[in-house]
Amino acid sequence: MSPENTPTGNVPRVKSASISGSAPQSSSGPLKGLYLRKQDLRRGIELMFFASRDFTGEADQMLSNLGLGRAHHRVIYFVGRQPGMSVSDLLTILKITKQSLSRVLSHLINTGYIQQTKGARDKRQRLLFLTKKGEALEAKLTDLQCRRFAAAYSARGGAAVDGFVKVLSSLLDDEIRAALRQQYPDHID
Amino acid sequence: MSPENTPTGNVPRVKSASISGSAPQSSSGPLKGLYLRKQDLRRGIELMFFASRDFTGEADQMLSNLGLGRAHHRVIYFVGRQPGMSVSDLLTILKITKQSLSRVLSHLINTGYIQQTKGARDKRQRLLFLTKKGEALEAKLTDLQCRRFAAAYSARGGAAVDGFVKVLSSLLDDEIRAALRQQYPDHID
DNA sequence: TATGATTGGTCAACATAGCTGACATAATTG
DNA sequence: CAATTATGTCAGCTATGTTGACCAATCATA
Repeated sequence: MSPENTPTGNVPRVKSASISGSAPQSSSGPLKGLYLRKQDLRRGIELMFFASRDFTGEADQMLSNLGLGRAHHRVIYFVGRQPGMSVSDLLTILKITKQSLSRVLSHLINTGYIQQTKGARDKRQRLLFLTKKGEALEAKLTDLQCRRFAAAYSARGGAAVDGFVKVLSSLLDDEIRAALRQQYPDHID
Repeated sequence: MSPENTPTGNVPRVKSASISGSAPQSSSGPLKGLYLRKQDLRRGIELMFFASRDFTGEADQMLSNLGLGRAHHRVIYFVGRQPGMSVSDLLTILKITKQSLSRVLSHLINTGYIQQTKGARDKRQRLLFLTKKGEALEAKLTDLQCRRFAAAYSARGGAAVDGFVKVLSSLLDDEIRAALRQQYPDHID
């Protein structure tokens, strides 16, 4: 694949590579595993990349108008999902260091989006809540993204949504899948 | 949702909000739009967040061992997908500034993962190709991610994959969807 | 009760990867 | 020839991640 023999090639390389260990690659059955061609897997990779970028784009825009970034969004989102969560809960979900979180969280507290209260059971904990201002922002941001999902779900129908959820679930690391299964009562798994 | 009235609530708020304009929210039909409940949309948001993070995790690890980051990965991936692409093609796909790309691309050229050749038609263009070294890395990285997709696809089957692709496609911005439709011959749309 | 672990915060320094603005060179196009 | 395009580069800024070191309050337990 050196410069000389590929002028401006548009055709994806077929070159059935080492992934073929896990499943039949070519003509093993009649239609079985047809969706496991290298080409289909690469399409999956790209769809995830582009869709992740696109579905956060509108929210990113709104956030930057407020001087906030995606990191702030995550905090607001997850605190909104589970009000009263502790800092360490949040760290577990976000998988970042407490120093990274601290910068963002302090800013959200100082600007009145989030407030903390001491834990009743364990007074070391700082339980996190959205303020009215925080709730308003969370609602706006989540609505933006929910609209996009609602449009996609409506366009494709329940069966497609089911497949979407199933495949995404299987792409997760095990621990995260377990956590989501618990979070959503009728989660497919 | 202030601190006083929500001790450590685990239950997602139902609070059927303003997204209900686009589709029926509660009990409008028998089962129609049941997957459009706020809860289901939030699950979608979270699945996208976690799955994006998880499916790049292994590759990120391999890259960091080589002193490379996710930005390098994207360049290597897309040049591998379409050898001979121009710098501006790459900029269009990645949607970053040429200054940002330059930093990463220069590094990949200096370390022998990518080589450039002058365009034959248009001599201003620098067409991008993976070197042998670059091809080897691309193959390793893409295999890692393809394995994860192959496992998920196999576990869930063709119908689920079909739904997955459909919903992700509908989450994309229009221009990106058009580009992907062209890239993949039998793309569902 | 004394000790050790946990929860959370803070300071300092650094790396990656995005951004803007300004400018330069070469090649193409009208 | 003039304008536009493709690419590269310098300088500086921002957001968000990282380590490492240390501290205070609180909890759990020997």
